[in-house]
Amino acid sequence: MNNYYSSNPRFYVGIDCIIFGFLEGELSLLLLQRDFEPARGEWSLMGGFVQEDESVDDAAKRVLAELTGLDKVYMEQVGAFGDVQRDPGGRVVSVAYYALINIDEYDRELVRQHNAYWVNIDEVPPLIFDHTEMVRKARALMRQKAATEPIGFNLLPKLFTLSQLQNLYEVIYGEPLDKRNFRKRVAEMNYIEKTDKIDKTGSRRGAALYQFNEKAYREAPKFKI
Amino acid sequence: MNNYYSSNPRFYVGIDCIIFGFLEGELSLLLLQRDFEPARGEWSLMGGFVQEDESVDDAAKRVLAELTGLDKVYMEQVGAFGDVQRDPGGRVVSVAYYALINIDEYDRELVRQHNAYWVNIDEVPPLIFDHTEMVRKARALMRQKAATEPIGFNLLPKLFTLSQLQNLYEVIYGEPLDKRNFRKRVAEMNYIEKTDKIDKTGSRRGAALYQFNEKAYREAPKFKI
DNA sequence: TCAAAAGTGTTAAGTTTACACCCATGA
DNA sequence: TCATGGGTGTAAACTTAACACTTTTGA
Repeated sequence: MNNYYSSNPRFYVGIDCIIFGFLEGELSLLLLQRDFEPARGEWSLMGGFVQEDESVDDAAKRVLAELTGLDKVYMEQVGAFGDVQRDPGGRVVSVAYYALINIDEYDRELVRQHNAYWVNIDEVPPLIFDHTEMVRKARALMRQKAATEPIGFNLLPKLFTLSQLQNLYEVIYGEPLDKRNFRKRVAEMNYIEKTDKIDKTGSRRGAALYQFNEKAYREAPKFKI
Repeated sequence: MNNYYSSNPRFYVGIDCIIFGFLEGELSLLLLQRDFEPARGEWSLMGGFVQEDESVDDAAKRVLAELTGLDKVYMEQVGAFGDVQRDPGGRVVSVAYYALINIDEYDRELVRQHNAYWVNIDEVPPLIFDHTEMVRKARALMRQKAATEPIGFNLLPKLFTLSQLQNLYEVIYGEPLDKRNFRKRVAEMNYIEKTDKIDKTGSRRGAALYQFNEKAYREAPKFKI
C-alpha cells in the first residue's frame, strides 16, 4: 500500500438487503428480528460485512444467499449510507441492495434460523439505524425500475396468470389498474407469452398461464406497464 | 468496538466526483490529469477519501470544495463501486457523486493547481480505474433526474435566456428540442419567471432574461421538459 | 439593408383513460 | 343455478409532435 492511501482511515463496509417478495397478493419484505447486538430484539434488514476477497456486489449476493439459500437473484444497488453515527455499534459505511425473490423458492429453514419474517410493505415496523430510509429509497427505486423494465417477473413463478401479474403491478405502484387497459398493454408485449396451460386454482373457469420470454424481450425491449 | 464487528476487515472508502458544467453551450466535465501515483499522467475524476469524523456525503462535499472552492452545490450520489481490483493502488470502495456547478462561480486558481480541465461530455478521454463507468452512470442518472426535477438551473447563471435553457436541455438529452414546444412548456411553469432584464450579448435584438423561483416551485412542483 | 437570434399558434397524430358486459365452471 | 374470477372493444379526452413566419436591431 502506498503512502498516499495509507494516511487515510479505513472503515467496515456493511451490506444491507431489502428483500422483496410477492406473497398472497401482497408485496412484502423479509425482515429480521435481531438476536444479536447491537439492537438485539429490534427489526432490521438482513445485513453483513464486505470481506477482503469479494467485491461489494458479491458480498451482497452472499449475504442474500445466507438468508435465503438463493443465488442468481435479481439485485440492484440502492446506494451507500455513510452517516458518522448511523450505527451506534461502530463506524460502518453500508451499501444497500434490493432483491426480488420468487417466494416459492427460498429456503424456509434458513429464514427460520435467522429469525426472519415476511412483512407487508405497508406495515413495516420501525427498523434499526437508517434501515427505514433504505427501505423507502429501495421501494422508490424498484417502482421506478418496474415501470420501465420487466423486473416484476422475478417476483412471480415461471407461469403466472394475467390477474396475478396485474395484482403484482398494483401493489408495486400502490394503485389499482384498469383490467382492460392492462391486458391491452400486455398483449402488445410479444415476449409475455400465453402458454397452453391453465391455472384452475384461482377460479372455477380457469385462467390462461403466461410466461416471460427473456430472449424475445432482448430482441424487442419495449416495456411499459 | 464490539466483537462481532471487529472480526471483519476494514477498507479505504473513496469519493469520486463527476462534476458537470455548462460551458459555451456544451455540457462538460471537470477532469484531472493526475500528478500523483498511482496512474500519474492519466485522466481521472476528482477524488479523495472519507475521514473518520465526516459522513460520506460530507466527504463528497469536501472533495468537491477542494477542487472548486464551492459549497452548497447540488450533488447526488451515483453509487458505490466495490470491485476487488478496481484500484490497482489498493483495495478502495469508492462512492461516486455527481455535482452540477455554475461555471461562472468556481475557483479557477484551485482548478489550475489541481491540473484540472473542462472536457466536453462527448469527448471524455479514457479514464483510470472504473471512472468511465462512473461517468456513464452519472450521466444517465442526471439525464433522468433533469427530466423530472428542475436541477438544470444549477448549471446556469441566476438569470438566463430561454435559448440558453433550451440549449442546456438539448445537451443534457443529446437531442434537439422544438423551440415552440419548449417555450410552451416553460410558459406553463410559473416558477420560471420572466424578469424585465434583457440579455444583449447573445443577439442584436436581445432576449428576455428569466429566473428560477425555487419557492414558487415548491408550491407547485410540476416539472417536465 | 441584412444577418442573426428572439419570439409566437395551430393542427394532426398518438396515447391514455374511462367504462360494462358476457363467459366458463365447480360447488 | 349461481357465485366467482376470466376475458373482451370502443370512444372521448388529453398529450405530444410537427411545422414557418415575423420581429428587432446593430453592424
